[in-house]
Amino acid sequence: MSQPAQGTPQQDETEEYSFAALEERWGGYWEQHRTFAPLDDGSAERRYVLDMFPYPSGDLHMGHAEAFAMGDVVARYWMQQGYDVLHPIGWDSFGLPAENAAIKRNAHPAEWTYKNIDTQKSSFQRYGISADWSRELHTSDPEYYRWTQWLFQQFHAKGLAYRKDSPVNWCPKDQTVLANEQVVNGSCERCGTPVTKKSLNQWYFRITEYADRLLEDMQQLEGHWPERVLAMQRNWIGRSEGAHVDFRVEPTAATAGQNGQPGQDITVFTTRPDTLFGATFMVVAADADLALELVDAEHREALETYREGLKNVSEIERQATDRSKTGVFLGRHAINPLTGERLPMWASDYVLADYGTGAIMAVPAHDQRDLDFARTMGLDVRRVLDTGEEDPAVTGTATTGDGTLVNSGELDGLAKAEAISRAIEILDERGTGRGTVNYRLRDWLLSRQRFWGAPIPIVHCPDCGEVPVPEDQLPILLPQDVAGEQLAPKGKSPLAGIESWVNTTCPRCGGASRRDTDTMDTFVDSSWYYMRFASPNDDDQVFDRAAVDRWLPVEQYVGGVEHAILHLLYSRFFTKALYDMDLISFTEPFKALLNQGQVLNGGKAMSKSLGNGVDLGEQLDTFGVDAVRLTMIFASPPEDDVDWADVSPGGSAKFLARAWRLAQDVESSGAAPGTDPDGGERSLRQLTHRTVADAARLLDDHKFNVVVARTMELVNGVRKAIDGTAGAAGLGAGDPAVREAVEAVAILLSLFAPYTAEDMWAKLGHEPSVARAGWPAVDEALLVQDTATAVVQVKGKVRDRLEVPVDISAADLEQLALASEAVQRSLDGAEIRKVIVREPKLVNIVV
RNA sequence: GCCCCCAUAGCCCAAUUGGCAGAGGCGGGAGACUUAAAAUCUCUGUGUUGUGGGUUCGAGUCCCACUGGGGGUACCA
Repeated sequence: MSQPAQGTPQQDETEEYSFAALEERWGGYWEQHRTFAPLDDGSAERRYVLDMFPYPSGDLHMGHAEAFAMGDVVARYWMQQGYDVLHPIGWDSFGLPAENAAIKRNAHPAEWTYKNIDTQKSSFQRYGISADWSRELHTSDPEYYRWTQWLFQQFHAKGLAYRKDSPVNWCPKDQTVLANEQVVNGSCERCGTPVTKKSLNQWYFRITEYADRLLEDMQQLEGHWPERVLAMQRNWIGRSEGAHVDFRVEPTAATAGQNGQPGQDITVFTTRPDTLFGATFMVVAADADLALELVDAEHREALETYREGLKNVSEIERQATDRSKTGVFLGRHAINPLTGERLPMWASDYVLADYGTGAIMAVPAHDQRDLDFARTMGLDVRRVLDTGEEDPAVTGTATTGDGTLVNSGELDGLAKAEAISRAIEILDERGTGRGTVNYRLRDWLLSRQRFWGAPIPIVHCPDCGEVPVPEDQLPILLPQDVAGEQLAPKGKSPLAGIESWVNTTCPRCGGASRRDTDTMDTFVDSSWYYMRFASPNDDDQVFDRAAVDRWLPVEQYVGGVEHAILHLLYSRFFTKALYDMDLISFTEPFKALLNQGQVLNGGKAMSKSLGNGVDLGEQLDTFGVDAVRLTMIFASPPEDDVDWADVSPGGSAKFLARAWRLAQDVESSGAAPGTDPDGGERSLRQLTHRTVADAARLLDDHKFNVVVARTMELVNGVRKAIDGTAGAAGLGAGDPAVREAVEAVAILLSLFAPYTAEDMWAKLGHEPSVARAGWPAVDEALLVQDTATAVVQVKGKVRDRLEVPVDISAADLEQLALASEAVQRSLDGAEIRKVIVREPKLVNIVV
């Protein structure tokens, strides 16, 4: 890359290393010269690397510093390799903290948000991230959320966005509903408040329709995503094979004759149809409507009391597995379709309304929960599978293993797996059941009763019902003139209280209507931002298809593991849905994923309550950007946590100064850039080329910490080569091999320490930017060693070392080894049974 | 409870396919420079590779069990 010479900042030749001076000298340079904007002209292979975009929380912190240092290594490495790299950055700028801040300060959330972004952006720029700022986007900009709303309309048109009444997770503090994925250990993922259940009418995305594809397409990600993330998603989707079984419910006395109704069927899901003969009662979820429908008049009051009581039980209590079982009898019976037996029907909270069908057949002998319930309520326990263990009715421990079916009619004698398939066949033949696959995944609850998010672009018309706002009327803008208390959570969306905003006309009939007052979960915003980066300023469409086709999918995504089943699952769902709408041509958004570790202090996550936070700004002021970045990278492998108490940014700074002085030495030696390194000192050249070759392999494997170590080794080697050692005079800094080595150091360092690398590059007499210097060419001839050290072992113990030519034959090496005096001595005349030769490095003699 | 990951020097961590356990850093120790110190530089590394077993000529590396640590998930029928 040729930049005009006047673009090179001035420097003083006698200076000492000072990170502050370097940051001053090069700060703004890359931005001004658009060093990191992709060419997008087809002249080089395109690659898209992306860090999970940040929420503008106030300022950059240690966690950002770690994550973005990692992503930047990948981006800068690829740039050096000659790829046309797209490395954009933007802001996940909708969300609750802005709203809470606005309430506190009697302001509009936008004010706080965009002020934070200003601060944080300048911190990012100081941090030297190789981002293309011309593509910066904010999810809270109308230019962005217009297309979030547009996408919602597409989902709505396809039936993938819908409303339903359902018991939902409710955060009493944030006064809003939460998606299943946002409930962590029964508490709100955001604020930690115990979550309660509330029955509400809410918007959902039909992600369950994609459950099988979300599972199957993980094949594409195998080996490129961390295994544990894939495992977490697999668990979350929770595929389980089993059967639906229909049970006829006996009519009650009251309903028996009614309109000749034969009574209703209820269907249960079970993974154990083989135990059907062992079912002794039925349980329906107490909080499901089904319970109310089924209960007879005599037991209705008891059920209602029970349901009332459940409201006071928090999710945390409810989930405690050692909690004793409770429930009420419904006064009804169901008929076992295989045996004709009458089974009493109960309602309990240990059956979940929104898993399976919300009702189960209980087989207490072979399911611990059912057994606990049976023992509490005094219900029958019947063993139908002999596992050789003692009778569960006696021990109180259900047997769930394999064995032989008993007391099960024609299933008798079969093993578990055979019995399962046979039972499904029988149910099928009789039309009272069928094999099925059930998923744990629920639909994604996307509406939120909060202000600072994208309004759901729907109008509720008394005549036309639910009417989508037409495309040409998007975006539905958030009101501007609201602040403070108006935004306070009241259990319904703050937008509902702003009459001038709510009241509108129906786009279909023109009659008076009301807008939907909920806003979208911010995970909707982040489910497609990586696509928008391909054409962030396109005002006419959600994105430019051609640009998306050119750049996506993302080649390398970098971010924290905390999004394993939130953002990452949602984004995968969006990608598949958009693929089905023929908006994009790929089915997985992120080809590879790197989870960086956390930054800890003293073995614990930094937190205000522990008072162990480390202020990034202070670290940067004390040690400089480069030293902090280098420390993040060097401390441990990228996916491991970094404990700030264990690392030494001071050591990193020292190393950078050493490296930088090498460039200064070369500069003072007067050696001109562009000299042919061919005449240079060979062993230093070998070190340089070996280091560069290994670095590429290590970078491909994301072993960034090792690359830093190897760079340190090279720096040490160059220093020694220049100064010489006690025994030998040095080369001085003028040797072409020294220049070659120091240039390699500058390029390697450009991935981790951009300011130092840039300054070294300038000292070496090159035009900026070092970021575009190109990866050093490796001379294969310098990688091969002429001789190798062969280890000679006797019985696995090292007895001698031989310097041998690398291309020595096995036979020659064996002979040399056997001729060794040390070997003969340790053999001591023993009989040689076998000689293993791995030329040129090893001989093992077995006696 | 179930699933996954990890364990190498005082500490953070390296060690292509099984082949000499040590690259790099921190800390420690010794020394040089200094009146002294800081800074800088030089020198300095023997350890049950968590434990026990197995496979192999050979195991940090592969297999099994266990221990310790971390993470995920949990009335999911």
